Amino acid sequence: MADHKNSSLEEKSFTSLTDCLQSSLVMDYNSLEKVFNNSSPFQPISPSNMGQIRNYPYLNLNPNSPIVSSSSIEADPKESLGDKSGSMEDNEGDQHGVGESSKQLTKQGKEKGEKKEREARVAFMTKSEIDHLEDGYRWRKYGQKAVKNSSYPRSYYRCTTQKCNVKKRVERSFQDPSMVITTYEGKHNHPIPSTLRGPVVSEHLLGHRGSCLFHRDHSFPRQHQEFLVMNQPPVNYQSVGSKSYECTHLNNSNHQEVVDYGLLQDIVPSMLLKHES
DNA sequence: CGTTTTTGACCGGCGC
DNA sequence: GCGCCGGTCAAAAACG
Repeated sequence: MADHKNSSLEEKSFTSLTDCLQSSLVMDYNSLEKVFNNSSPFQPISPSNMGQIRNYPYLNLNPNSPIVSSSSIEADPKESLGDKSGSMEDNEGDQHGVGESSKQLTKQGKEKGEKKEREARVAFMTKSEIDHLEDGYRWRKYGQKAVKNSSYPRSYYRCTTQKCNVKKRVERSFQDPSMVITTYEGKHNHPIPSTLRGPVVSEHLLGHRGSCLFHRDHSFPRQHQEFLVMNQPPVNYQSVGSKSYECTHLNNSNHQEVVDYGLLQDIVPSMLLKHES
């Protein structure tokens, strides 16, 4: 099905989710890496990290591209990028009481010397004119800061669902303003809200079978490597069982792996990581 | 009127 | 210790 749409590998700009659905995007991996090297201590996503992306089935349908992940928990041991990746923000991942006098809590909340456990983070870039893309979850903006060396601000969002600590950062690449860098931190402890604003779960998204394909090099040669996210209609969220997934294997090369569905809950379309050179 | 956004202040970590 | 910086808070404003 890689051909049910213009398989011409060219960049496209999306202004809406719908627009993305029927498209695919190819991006030069080096460009991405460069951007991330300059702005965030991230590194390319690893197969295991991919699991987190799967928490955002809607995003998988989105346009985008290459996925990059922080060097936290499950990232590969390749710290060449962010020396400070470990110290960056181990912020209050435990955002428990946002309501109370958190100012003092921030201090006492944690034991002395106890490093806050950093939530798993996943970042990726999206070519879009819209900063905050709909991903199926509800977010409330709680801050915005100017980004150093960039004329674009970074916005901070928090999942509005109670007791869900997932946070999200959205910023625009200063190198390529058409690219939006989104970073998720943490895992949702709840299903995707059924009441979404906007036609996110529109009819054309449901009732289809399909898969999202992520082309990537398994070993991160990251050279002249291109990422391709094929957007295909997802499976019917309603009827998806825990195993009724279906992987669509495209032409294969070296590596082709089906990511585990550990974090998929049961609402994510199947997808497959594959390598393409 | 409840919810979300805006925005300056504040906090903690880090480097010098 | 001080200043910078990324991240968060929270009151006020805006929104629907």
